[in-house]
Amino acid sequence: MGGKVAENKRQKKEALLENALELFLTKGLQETSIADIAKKAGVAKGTFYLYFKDKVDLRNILIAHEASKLFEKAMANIDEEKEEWKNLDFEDQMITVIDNILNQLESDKHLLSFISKNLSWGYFKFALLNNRLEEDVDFYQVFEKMIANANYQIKDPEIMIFLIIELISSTSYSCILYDEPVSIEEIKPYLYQSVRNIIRCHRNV
Amino acid sequence: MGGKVAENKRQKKEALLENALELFLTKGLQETSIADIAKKAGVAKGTFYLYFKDKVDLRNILIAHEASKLFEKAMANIDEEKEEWKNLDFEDQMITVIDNILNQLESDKHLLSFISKNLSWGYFKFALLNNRLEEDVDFYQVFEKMIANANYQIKDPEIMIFLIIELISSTSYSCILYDEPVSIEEIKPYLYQSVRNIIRCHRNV
Amino acid sequence: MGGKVAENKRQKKEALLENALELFLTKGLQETSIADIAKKAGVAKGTFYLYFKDKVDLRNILIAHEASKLFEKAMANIDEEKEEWKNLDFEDQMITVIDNILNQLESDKHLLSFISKNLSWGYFKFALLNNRLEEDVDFYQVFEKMIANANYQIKDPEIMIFLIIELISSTSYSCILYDEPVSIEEIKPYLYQSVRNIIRCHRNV
Amino acid sequence: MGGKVAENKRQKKEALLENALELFLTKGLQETSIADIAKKAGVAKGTFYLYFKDKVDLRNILIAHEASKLFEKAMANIDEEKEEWKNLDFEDQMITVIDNILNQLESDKHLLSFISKNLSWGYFKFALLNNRLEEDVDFYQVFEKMIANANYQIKDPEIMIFLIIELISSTSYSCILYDEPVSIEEIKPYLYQSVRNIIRCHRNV
DNA sequence: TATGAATGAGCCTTCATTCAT
DNA sequence: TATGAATGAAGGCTCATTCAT
Repeated sequence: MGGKVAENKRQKKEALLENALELFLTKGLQETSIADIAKKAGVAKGTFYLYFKDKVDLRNILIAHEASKLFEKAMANIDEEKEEWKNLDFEDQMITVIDNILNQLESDKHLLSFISKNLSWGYFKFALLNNRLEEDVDFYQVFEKMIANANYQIKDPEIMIFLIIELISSTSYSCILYDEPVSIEEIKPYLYQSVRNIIRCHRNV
Repeated sequence: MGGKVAENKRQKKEALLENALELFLTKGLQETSIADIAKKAGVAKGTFYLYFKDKVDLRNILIAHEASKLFEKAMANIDEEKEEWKNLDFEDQMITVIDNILNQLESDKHLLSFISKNLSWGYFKFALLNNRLEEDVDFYQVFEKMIANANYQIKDPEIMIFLIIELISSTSYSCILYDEPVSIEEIKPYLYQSVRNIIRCHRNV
Repeated sequence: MGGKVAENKRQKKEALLENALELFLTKGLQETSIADIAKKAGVAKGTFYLYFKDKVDLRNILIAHEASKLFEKAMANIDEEKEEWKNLDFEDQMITVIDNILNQLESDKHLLSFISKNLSWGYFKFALLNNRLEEDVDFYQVFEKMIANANYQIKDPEIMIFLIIELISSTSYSCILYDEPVSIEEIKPYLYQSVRNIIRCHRNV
Repeated sequence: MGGKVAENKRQKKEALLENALELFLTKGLQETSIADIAKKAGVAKGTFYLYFKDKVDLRNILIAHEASKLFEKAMANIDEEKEEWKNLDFEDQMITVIDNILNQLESDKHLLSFISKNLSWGYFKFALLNNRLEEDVDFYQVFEKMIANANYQIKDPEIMIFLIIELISSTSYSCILYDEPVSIEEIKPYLYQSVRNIIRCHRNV
């Protein structure tokens, strides 16, 4: 009985998250009203407030969730070729992961737009701690493991990750969505070279 | 005679720009209404629409204007030590300009926030062409001149500038405003090294 | 329980309709704002939009409603002398109904003005089908019944009704409201003769 | 010199009238602002007020003017076959004029819409006296002449004209613009028969 | 006479949030 | 828990009209 109620609640929340995301991706955050979300999710407007404080609260959860899914999917894709990947150099491992994520984003431009506009490093770390859904992965930990497995030591790994993430996310936004200044494919060689250089800067000799 | 009217118009527009910027910086773009701007500028609400199409139009002009001022000021600061700067290597020239701009932004965090949230490369180029006030400098041209004066050739200079700007602007946002993951001073060595590496990638041997 | 809410809604809608009509009749359609209507009806401005799409939507419903009431009242008035009326010739029946309606309009000039300015045949038929409140009568059906009961056949009855309605409504507007070119009483003999002639044109021998 | 100024003024007024009409016909009266009119006429907004009190004033002049032109054109068309027309019966003369006007309106539906929505008998007479441009014809006088030339006497000619005008104008609006309830061609036989009957009612034996 | 910048009241509409049911 | 009717502040925008030039 109580389980049924709990399950019902979970479904409602899930429905709100799902439909809100769809609206955010297609109409944009500002243009989506709470009424829109509730209607699309098939619940009453008041119900929204039983599950979320406001639209910003909902957005934060979604951002963390979607970023997590993106990462998880990248790792799953790589998993199929895992043995090979595990034998790669740390640099190459990173490039592989990044390339995988960029390919995902290229095929879901709405998602790229949504994430880029709403994700920042400061929030990024905060979100992982606070707004994560239970199933979400803490991908920072995955990076840490990759770093630990590297053949060499990484100096200031957080700074390195930060630089890479910022460079990748801001350039991909412009190149994938607007082909400005060039397409993502055209910039990839330069981008990946820059990533490699960043890593090398942090490589302890 | 007619000059009086023209002067009056210039003042009104200036007042609107000035006060709008102040509101955008303190309250944020979304939270600032056109009524707010008009009131603060001491003009009627309708007057706003004589000078700008809407808030977005005004924002675009401001972004280009402020970015231009930032750059101009950096160059002016450098000018005092011009002889020295002119003799520097291209890499060092770039770092000097960047460092100057970062220092300005560090002392005007509201401006940093406003520019970072609203400036993107695609828009950046567009803005310089379309929304520039007459006095604004086309700083892309200044970069081109610097590149032309370099001792070596630069391959794909637009891509290089793009990568540098994106890296600098997104990292500075987080480091200056939130000290995340570290303060701007702490990250500068890494950042500048990354910039140097990016430049080297584009250096034709 | 739920009936209370429903009753409340009915009252709100009724209040809006009632007060909107009064404003339309006294101030005119253009000069009445939605804020006026809401205020007079004692509800919040936003409430208006829970019940009507916009002012035009409300107007359409009102027109159909008032026209319906006019007709219903005419039939009710006639009902008192029903036996006599039923024995009348079709021509005389029509004149009786028309005269009844004209008398009503003469004593409610605002209503006449409102209806005349906003009712047209094309809309008239549409309104009866779409914007009718549930209680409204479909008076076109009443005409059809009268025609069916006539001693003779009527050719193209819709055209006949159309001609009569247009003639009556446009002339009564001028005569009742402005006594131009003559008072309604003075024109009635001519008007009714014209109606009779129109009917005769459609009488199949 | 002074003549030049006067000519200039006439041109300005003419430009305002002409362009206002075009806007009223295409965009509608409500939707046309004084700014629109001034801009299209190539004069300053303030200039409008030198020639007209407000939009209603301008509209009134236009209505009278356009109605006059309609009538004048009808008479000009008939003029070509004048001899024949002069020998016609009064009834047939009227029908000829009406048919001519209806044909004009059928080929200029915007004009029909504009006139129908804004012309009423009460205003009609007033307009002829007050808002007429100098060149406008007083078509009521033409009717009077036609009546005077009839073989028989007409009782209450003003009422007769009134009934005819109201019947024609209100039915043509619906039939020409919306084909409701039938097209203008389909209704013409009935309409003209009704007109003949109205005339016969006013024919003194 | 002509201009057009400036006004500011006023309009429509949206929407987050509350609360009685 | 869930509902959705009600709110009313707030915002964007238009436009007739004025008036200094």
